[in-house]
Amino acid sequence: MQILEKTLSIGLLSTQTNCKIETIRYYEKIGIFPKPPRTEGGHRVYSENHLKRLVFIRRGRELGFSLEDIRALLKLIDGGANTCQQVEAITLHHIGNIHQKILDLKKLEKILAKISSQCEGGVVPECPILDALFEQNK
Amino acid sequence: MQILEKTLSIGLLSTQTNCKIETIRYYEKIGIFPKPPRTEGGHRVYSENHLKRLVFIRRGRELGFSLEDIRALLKLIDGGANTCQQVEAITLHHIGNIHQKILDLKKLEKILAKISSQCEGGVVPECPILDALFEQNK
DNA sequence: TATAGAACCTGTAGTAACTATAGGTTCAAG
DNA sequence: CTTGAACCTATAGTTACTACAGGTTCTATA
Repeated sequence: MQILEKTLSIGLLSTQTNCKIETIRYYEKIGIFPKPPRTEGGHRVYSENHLKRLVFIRRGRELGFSLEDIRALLKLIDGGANTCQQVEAITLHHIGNIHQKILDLKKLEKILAKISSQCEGGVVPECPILDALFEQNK
Repeated sequence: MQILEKTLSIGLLSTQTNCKIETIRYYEKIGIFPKPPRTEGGHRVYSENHLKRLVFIRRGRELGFSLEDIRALLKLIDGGANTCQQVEAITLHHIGNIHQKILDLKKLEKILAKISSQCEGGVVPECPILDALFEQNK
């Protein structure tokens, strides 16, 4: 009895996940994506499961998770019997990071906007933007 | 007639600018920070001018400018006769980037908050966070 | 002035998350 | 059977640093 399963070349996997071929090979190399079987000639052959897993990784990256976060998430999935709360903890931590980043950037934006509003198009020696950059204390 | 000028070792420059020694040497290596004279034994000797320039670079970095932006800004300063508008252009471009980043992060935060609010602490196989990550279409 | 140890030197490798290139091999369609 | 698209490996480049190893110089104290 033979089971016929849909398989994918690396090129197909790439187009279906919007993930470059080099990146797929990179994920394999760092051990976040499993090594697939090969053809006699050495070409990688992927299954539906690989596709699912790669979608997961890419979606995680889109949502700003680090590869290490994703590695941890995948481990929880593979472990099977862990609680959803561990997943939530990673996510909440990540949300916290994002929130802090937003605050930092907003502050930056404000400062820069203020600085550049003082610029009136004169010559460089009197440019208020440059003056502000030369100031040691914020 | 001899002019006595205040000089600094790399260690002093480092503490005064809050910039690590390795980073100073790195800046020198990539040509964004000028090579200083040396003592007979080969130690770097910095002047007030170096200090000013390094403060400029660090302040620029704090404000999120890339080293290439800063390089361009320094070139304008050194050029001398350029208009302030070129400086403003670089700054406005940078503000635009920051603004876009804020928008992206806010969107992310929203999505993540929504996903994780559905989590109720069950076991992994039913975790809504993981489910969301396995979805191919956002 | 001798000496100990703090501070400095160079050069290389590591960080995150890929991307790009070179030079070669395999696959699939006509 | 041939051609060229797709694949293979291995290495280097990207950004902005940081960390280390192994050696030399400087400076303060005895």
